Amino acid sequence: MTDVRSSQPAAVDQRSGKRERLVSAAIRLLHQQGVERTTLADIAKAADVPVGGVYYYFKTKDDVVAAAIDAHARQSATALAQIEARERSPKGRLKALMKEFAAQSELLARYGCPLGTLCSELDKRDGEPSLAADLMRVPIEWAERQFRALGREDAYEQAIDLMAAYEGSALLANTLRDPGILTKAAERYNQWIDSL
Amino acid sequence: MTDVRSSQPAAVDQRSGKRERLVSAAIRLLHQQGVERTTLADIAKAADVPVGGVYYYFKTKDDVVAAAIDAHARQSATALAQIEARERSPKGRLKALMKEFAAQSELLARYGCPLGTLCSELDKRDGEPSLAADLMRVPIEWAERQFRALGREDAYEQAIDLMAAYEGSALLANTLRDPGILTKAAERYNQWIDSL
DNA sequence: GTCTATAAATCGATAGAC
DNA sequence: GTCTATCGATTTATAGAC
Repeated sequence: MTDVRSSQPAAVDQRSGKRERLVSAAIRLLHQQGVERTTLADIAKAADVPVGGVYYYFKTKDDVVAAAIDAHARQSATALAQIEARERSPKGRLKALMKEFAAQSELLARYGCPLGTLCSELDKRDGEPSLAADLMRVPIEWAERQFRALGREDAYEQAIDLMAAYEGSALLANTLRDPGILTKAAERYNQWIDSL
Repeated sequence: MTDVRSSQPAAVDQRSGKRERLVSAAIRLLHQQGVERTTLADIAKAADVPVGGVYYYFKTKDDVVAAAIDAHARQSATALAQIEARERSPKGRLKALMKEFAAQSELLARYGCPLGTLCSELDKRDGEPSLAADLMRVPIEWAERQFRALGREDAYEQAIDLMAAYEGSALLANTLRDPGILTKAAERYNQWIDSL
């Protein structure tokens, strides 16, 4: 994955934290409004940075998006690592992931899955497998490791199946504005994990 | 659902079929490029209609999108009715739907599910349950009827589960550019249906 | 009734002031 | 090094010619 940190000016942003605020605002707005409908002015305003000043920290809008994706990937990896450290068994880890999904059901029903909507939108934008594909691989590979630890030969297929169930449930929960779709799907998956 | 046909000028477009071409082009481009990245110029060019002339047939871009959604809903309903007429048993009908999904795996891996990507994008656009929700309900209610005919009390939940599995698989197939994700998911669902 | 020419608005990006 | 003022490109929409 591209290291977006290298694109930041040298010896800059040590105190102000403006770049950090911009990335943080971008992550939130990209989720709520989508990539295409979020302007640099929106992001600058949310981060309390002068509108034109964004270009001091980033070369283009695409760079802002790339930085947001990169930061998001780190956040996801950290969250998954925390689950791995907290839960000892693969089953417990998978169930903890389901719990996280269910806990976000209200937000997901309102704005969709941050990861899923981003992948969907970036695919139209680039026309080629984008940075978002790497983002999607983070939870897939994590789940694959858990299934492999459970001794499943089809660990990759199971991981794909889990993420597909989650992403599909998030899409329907969002479209129909029904968080229950997500919580029920998580419950069902939990029962299935228990039955393994 | 709004009847978009009523928005077309009276006694117009009887021969030329330009409005029809515009809607047809809009459906295709909205799928391939997304709503936000498809301009009226794109649609007009694809339909071989003068760029500004679009406004004779539609009042705004949103009207073009609404007409495309409406036409798409009719197409889906027709396709599902054909399956219902062709296949006698609920199981056969559900399996026929899976077959249609699998048959489109290449297109879906390239551009995502037309329905899913549209719902995802329109949700960011409107901020409220959009016309696309009605579009999503078409296959859900169809599948619900089949599960009910199979005597399932949880017919609605099963229908949601089926569509979530499909939409999630389509999203992952698209993001990872792997049609196999869709065909495998369809296979697995077929086996499950057989086991009922 | 149909379409051309153009307006109006938005947004990404840049040049240069401080 | 940081940001303000502005440009230029794009796109939706309209006024009016034919």
